[in-house]
Amino acid sequence: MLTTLSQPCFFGMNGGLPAGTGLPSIASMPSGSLPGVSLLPSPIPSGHLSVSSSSSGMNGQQKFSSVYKRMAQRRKVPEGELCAVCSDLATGYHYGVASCNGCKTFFRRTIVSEQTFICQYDGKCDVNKNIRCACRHCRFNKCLQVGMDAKAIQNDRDRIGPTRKAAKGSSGSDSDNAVTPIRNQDQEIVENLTHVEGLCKELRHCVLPEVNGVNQALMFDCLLFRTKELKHDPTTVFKEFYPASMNDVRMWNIREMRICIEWGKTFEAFMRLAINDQLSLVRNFAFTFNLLNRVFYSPDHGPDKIVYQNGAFILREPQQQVQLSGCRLIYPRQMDEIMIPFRKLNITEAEFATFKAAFFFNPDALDLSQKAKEDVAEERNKYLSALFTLITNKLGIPVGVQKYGSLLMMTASIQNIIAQNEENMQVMELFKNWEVDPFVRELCMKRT
Amino acid sequence: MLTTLSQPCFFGMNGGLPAGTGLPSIASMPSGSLPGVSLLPSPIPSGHLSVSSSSSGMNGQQKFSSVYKRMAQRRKVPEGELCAVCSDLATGYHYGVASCNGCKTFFRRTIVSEQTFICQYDGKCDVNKNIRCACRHCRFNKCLQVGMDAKAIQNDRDRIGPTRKAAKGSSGSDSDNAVTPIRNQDQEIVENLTHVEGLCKELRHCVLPEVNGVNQALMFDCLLFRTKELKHDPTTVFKEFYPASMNDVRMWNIREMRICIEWGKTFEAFMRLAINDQLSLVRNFAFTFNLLNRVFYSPDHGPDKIVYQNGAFILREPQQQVQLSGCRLIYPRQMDEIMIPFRKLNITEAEFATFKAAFFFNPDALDLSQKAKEDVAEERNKYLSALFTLITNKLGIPVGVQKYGSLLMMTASIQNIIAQNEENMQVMELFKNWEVDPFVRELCMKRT
DNA sequence: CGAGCATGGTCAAAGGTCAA
DNA sequence: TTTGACCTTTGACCATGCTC
Repeated sequence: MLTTLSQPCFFGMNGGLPAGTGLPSIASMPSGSLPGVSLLPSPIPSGHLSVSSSSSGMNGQQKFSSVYKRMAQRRKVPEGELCAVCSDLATGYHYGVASCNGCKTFFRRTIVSEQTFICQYDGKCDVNKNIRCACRHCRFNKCLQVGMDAKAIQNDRDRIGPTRKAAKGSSGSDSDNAVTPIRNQDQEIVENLTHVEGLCKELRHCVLPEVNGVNQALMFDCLLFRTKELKHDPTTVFKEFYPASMNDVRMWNIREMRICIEWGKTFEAFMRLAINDQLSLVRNFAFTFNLLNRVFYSPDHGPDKIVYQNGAFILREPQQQVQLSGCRLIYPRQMDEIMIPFRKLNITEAEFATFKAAFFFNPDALDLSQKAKEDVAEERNKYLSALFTLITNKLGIPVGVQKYGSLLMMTASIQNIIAQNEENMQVMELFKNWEVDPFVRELCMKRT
Repeated sequence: MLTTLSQPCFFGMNGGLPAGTGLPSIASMPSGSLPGVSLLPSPIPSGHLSVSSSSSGMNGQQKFSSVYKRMAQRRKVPEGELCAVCSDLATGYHYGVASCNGCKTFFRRTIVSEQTFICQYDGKCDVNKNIRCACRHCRFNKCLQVGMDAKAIQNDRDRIGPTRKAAKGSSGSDSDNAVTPIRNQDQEIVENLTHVEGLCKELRHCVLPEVNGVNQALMFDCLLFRTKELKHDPTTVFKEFYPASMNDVRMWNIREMRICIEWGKTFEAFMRLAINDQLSLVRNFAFTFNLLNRVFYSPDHGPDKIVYQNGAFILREPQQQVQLSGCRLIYPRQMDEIMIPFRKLNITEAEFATFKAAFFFNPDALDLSQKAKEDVAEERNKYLSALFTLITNKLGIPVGVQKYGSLLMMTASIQNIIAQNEENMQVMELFKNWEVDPFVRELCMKRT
């Protein structure tokens, strides 16, 4: 067992030269496995230790560092003490040496990442507070010279999540604290999706080439990568706000569902599917895509107004033009159950894009072949993971889990509204009070 | 996941082990062994210490603390004893286990601050002195596994004072000598829900008292806590498998939706709502509750058969008896989109119960008052957090996130099927080909 | 009453975080 | 990408007070 230091020694040490007393518990230090750094062969037998006896086998550096460590033990750094490396104000003894925050962090990072630096001059660069970042080779060398001890560096600790206060008291369980996994793959996925989201925005304002049915649209090359070749469509851009007409509704429905198909074709996993499975996914999702984009990208004019990109708007109690007899109104529900929650949850564009991808790859889509189900489920999992990482990296696990959960549970409301819409479309067909566009019909109507 | 220590082990160990041994058997246990398995076989019951007799009149906490004290009295930690958690040098017996300072402090802090950790991997991280800080979830789990006892944690040091004297003088005030161990909030939520789930199972086989409409059912005391007073209903128990008739369907629909109301009334947050908001939540969820329980508790007879508790079953291509003209069949969808995914995802009963609670508290339920929305959303968040913790504790983050996500996205399919069902009910009303029970109608039919 | 030990508390120095 | 001010977590050490 290690002996504890007697207090008198401590105070003596603080004032003057270190007396040969104890050593900090080397046994409790992590055994760093760094090349070129040898560990003490035996972790101190027992009983009392003295510097002289135990340091007989040490090289100069080790002796030096143990002295510093002893000094550091239980003793605050004196007021005004300077960093032994750069002469900035020291914040304490770090790795055995009075040093500043910067040099402390620099030393750890260098060791942990096993970096090697090369001096651009002659290896004799000055290291002080003002130019300490100029030469990393010489800064690191200085760290070692003044006795910073790589053995004092521990293994990776568990992640702790955001340190900046989340301000909002998420009433209840702020108790949770946990890891935030950062995965590169997830990040890449999100970046891709966000990029495609941008392309969709461009395509939204282009003249879309005519197609003859959904199948043909699925066959053509993806338009999203050719937006520059397409003509600009002036009817899609904002000029003024005005109450939407049924023509606006129709135009945007068709346009958005065309974009949905182009968007779907950007997924490799989608392109690998058989045409019937592609059709199944698209038919399952197209109107949702339409709906989600409409409300997400609607400029915020309060909770009672959905605004299209060209300025046409729909009110909570909608104008006569967009009402059809026999159809239940779904605009208030779009506002209450999708638009407002999106805003309340503060969904970012990246989150929105990733959410759509997870929604799109639905293994339970109607008529999806058994064979495709697995691939689709796997693809969904990819986007679910990416979405989770995206959200929790910003908010931390406790709050992130709730946002992630709330967002995913919105799918229930969304699907419910979609069902309502389908019912409406059937009413339209039945009473012929509005001619449904053939393209839209093909995508939205249930086969009976 | 969390392991509780079984009391007998301590007594047995304390009294039974040879004098020179103490407790090192714990430390030398293989790290993977479960406490219930490895601790129980303590050879000799209590010996000369007569712990059992002296503790017969004490409550659990006192029993424990006195045992610790006796233990401490008699036996110092042997020289060179290792920490049962991380194999560092032990500094003594802490919370019943030979352990180092670090693990001791870590355990106390975790309990006191009610923290929950989530493993970044699969919950099987190694814990030793070099990497003990790498995964806090696994370190804490190891603490519990080797038998650290949360009940030994006091939170007011000064009140531990005259334990013995108080116990002798006045019985009663000694209960707060040591604070009741603080259980993890999420875990408590899940345990509660699972308990209620069990009560629902009982109620499912009882004769339910007649009620006059949903409002009345909401007013009455919750039946779930009075199942013992209710008569057993023999028509609800299994006798043989047989094709379900429309009467089976009807009986179970009514029954399950009655249970839904009783179930809802077990939530404090629900009881705090105004009656109209209660009605809104119940109307929004009752059929979902019905549907979910039906498929979740259906005995597994393959992917093409839903089996009721009394043995009545419905096939994928259902028997004539349960088909109604004009109604779209929703049984295959129930199987494909709910029953099979539940089984594939390996949803446990605890997960199922927590999922239902999160689903129930829907801030977007139709007609929910603005005032209630916030409370309902907050309540949902509670269950979402609990569900996440439940899942990731077992599976770790990467896999858990996907299971959590997939489960929540099932709400879309479920809601879609519910919408289909509502449509069917409207058809039934319209064509009068089946008389919908008034109770069911009140809960399921959209007001127009 | 003092010896012995397991409690909780303390705080310097570890590591993590994230805006710049 | 790197930096470093600022944050949380850790654990050696300390004081306390129970039990014998």
